[in-house]
Amino acid sequence: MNLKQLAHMLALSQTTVSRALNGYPEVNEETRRRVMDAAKRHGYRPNPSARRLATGKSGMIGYVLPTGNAVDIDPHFVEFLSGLGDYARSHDLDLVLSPADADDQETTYRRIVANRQVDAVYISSPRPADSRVALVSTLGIPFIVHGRSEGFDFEYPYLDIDNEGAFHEAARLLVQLGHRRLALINGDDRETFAIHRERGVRRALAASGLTLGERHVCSLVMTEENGYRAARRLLEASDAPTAIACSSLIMALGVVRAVRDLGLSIPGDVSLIAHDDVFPWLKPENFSVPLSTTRSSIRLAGARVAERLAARISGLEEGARGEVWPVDLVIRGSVAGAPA
Amino acid sequence: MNLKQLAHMLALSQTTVSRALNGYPEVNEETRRRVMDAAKRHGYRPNPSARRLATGKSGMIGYVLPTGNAVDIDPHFVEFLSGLGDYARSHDLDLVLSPADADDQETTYRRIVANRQVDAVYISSPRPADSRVALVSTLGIPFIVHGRSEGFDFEYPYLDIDNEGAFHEAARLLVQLGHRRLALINGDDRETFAIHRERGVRRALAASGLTLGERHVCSLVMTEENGYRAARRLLEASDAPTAIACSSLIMALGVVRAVRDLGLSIPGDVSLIAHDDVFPWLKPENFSVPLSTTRSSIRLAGARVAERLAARISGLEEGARGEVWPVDLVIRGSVAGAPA
DNA sequence: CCATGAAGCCAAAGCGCTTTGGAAGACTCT
DNA sequence: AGAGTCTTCCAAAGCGCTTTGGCTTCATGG
Repeated sequence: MNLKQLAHMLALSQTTVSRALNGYPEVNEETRRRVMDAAKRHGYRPNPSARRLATGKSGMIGYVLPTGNAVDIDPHFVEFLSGLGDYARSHDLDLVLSPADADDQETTYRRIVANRQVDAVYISSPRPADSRVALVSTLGIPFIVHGRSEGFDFEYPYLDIDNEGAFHEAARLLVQLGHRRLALINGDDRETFAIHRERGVRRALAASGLTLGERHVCSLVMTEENGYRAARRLLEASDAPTAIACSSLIMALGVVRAVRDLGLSIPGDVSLIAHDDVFPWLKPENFSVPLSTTRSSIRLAGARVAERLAARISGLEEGARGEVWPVDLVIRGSVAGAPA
Repeated sequence: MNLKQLAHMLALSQTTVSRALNGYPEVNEETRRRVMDAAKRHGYRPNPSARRLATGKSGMIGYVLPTGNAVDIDPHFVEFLSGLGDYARSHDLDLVLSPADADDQETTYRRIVANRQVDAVYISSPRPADSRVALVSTLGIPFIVHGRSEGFDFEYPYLDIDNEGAFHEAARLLVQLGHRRLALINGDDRETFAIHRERGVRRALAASGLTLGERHVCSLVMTEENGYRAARRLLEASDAPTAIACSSLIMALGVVRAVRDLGLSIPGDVSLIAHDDVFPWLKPENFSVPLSTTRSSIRLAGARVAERLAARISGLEEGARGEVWPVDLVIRGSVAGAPA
């Protein structure tokens, strides 16, 4: 059942039927009702390919997926996707993942924009002065950055959590508890979030005249193994920290293992706070010692990004509005006063 | 730059240019060269929307993503996606995720097929007599099932690992080591993979005249917490098992925690084998006691599924070929002889 | 009573590609 | 030389929708 048939069946022109269905004003309400009725009864659904060719709109949002043999997709992605998908579903949006060589995403961005394959895109894991942000910005397609980039002479729309604030609060708490040697086991510090977190920790320490030692900050891909290695290295040193802030639950698993391997205890010898993106399959309260966290649901962020993308597509949202979500500091058993 | 312009510029018809570019035989090789040359020089790329409208082919593969507030996407998904994306990239395929109400995926399948939004789909986490398999099969779109369904009177193409064989081997090893009371901490037993794994364990036990006690098999969503609870319940019982087979590394984290909480040790009191889908961020060899596993890279499976989908789209693969991959049994420190 | 404008509808021209149904010319064969 | 056969190209008809630019009809106001 296509438009032509439907129009014929109603003894109307395609024009009128199309307009009736799309809510244009120049059609009699009575007629519109007839049309919508018939459309529903016959299960008419406009062919998206045709519509897309005519309008240039695809009803899809895009994501350029960096791939490659040595490229691992962040497990956070799936949670973000849950939220995004949940919103997208209720608004008839599909999501298209365009795999790209991790080292040349530009080509792919240009392609999907030039081909009008998607109506909007989002960018994740941005770095300072991220070339994707600049690119997409000049390409003129609606977009939102999940996270933040920095160092541009222009504004852009983003959704980020207050990473600096979160880690500032976490570090401040630890300092208040008497800790003097803090360490930060961070994610890849080429990404903005990691930079912000480090900044937060430093600021909190500075407020008490402390500093974050060069060897007390690690920046690594967030795997369990890296968490272990980093913690082990930190704790075996002569100036071992008495408290650790850690950028992910997965790394925290490794930290806990290292602490145990060294015959130390949490929070007796080391206090630990980690960032929790709220996975359904790994919960900080279930760590052997319940883990204190800075918590922010990445899933909700996904839903919000989808919502804002939809708003931008339909013109409801404009301009370069940045949105920063506060982060909860959740205290559990893994922090205590500094050992004597 | 569109076809019309390119044709005009070459003083050829659109027909000829189109044919030259698409490798049809009825065009002079000399002409073809000229055309391809000009196309490349001017960066001509056929508009996919137009092509799709004309041909009905989209160059995309589809996945119906179950969503909902209470629906969690399996973290395995992201690894599978890595593989899929990696292959897709090298073959200019995009992936479209169509979010659907988890309880009504049929509507979405029908839509994407009717609209010819994708050239092929894959189905994951199938259950016995999975309605999606039956549906997609009648809809007549190329597809592959990742995993297996059962109980149909027709064949269908799938890619699965030998879950039964893997757990059979694992259980057999444990029995050989003298264990008499095994337990299985399984995934959701509405899914085929879990059924197969249980079958494998039972078969191995039966071969030695043993059985899997009713209370010795747990079937739960694969979270750390569920692993903990299950293990705790098992090990606190009077007929506690001396060996546990576990369906996921994430659950195994919980198992390990439970064992420790109970003051027991691995492998002294309990031997443990888990299935490893090979995550980059959590490795069995890094468990406090290196974990024995049944190992199969879900990422490779993703790449293979993409490869086969591409083959089916282009007609290179036909029929209902099922493909079952063997699973490695990797012995590490977490298994030992049964306690006296 | 005619000009004016709004309301409601339509025919047709795109959107940019593929594909059908020739047609012209070159070549082979008898 | 004439008939048949390739080879190589083209004009035009889709694919199914949106949108432009009218064209009626009818009510309104001077």
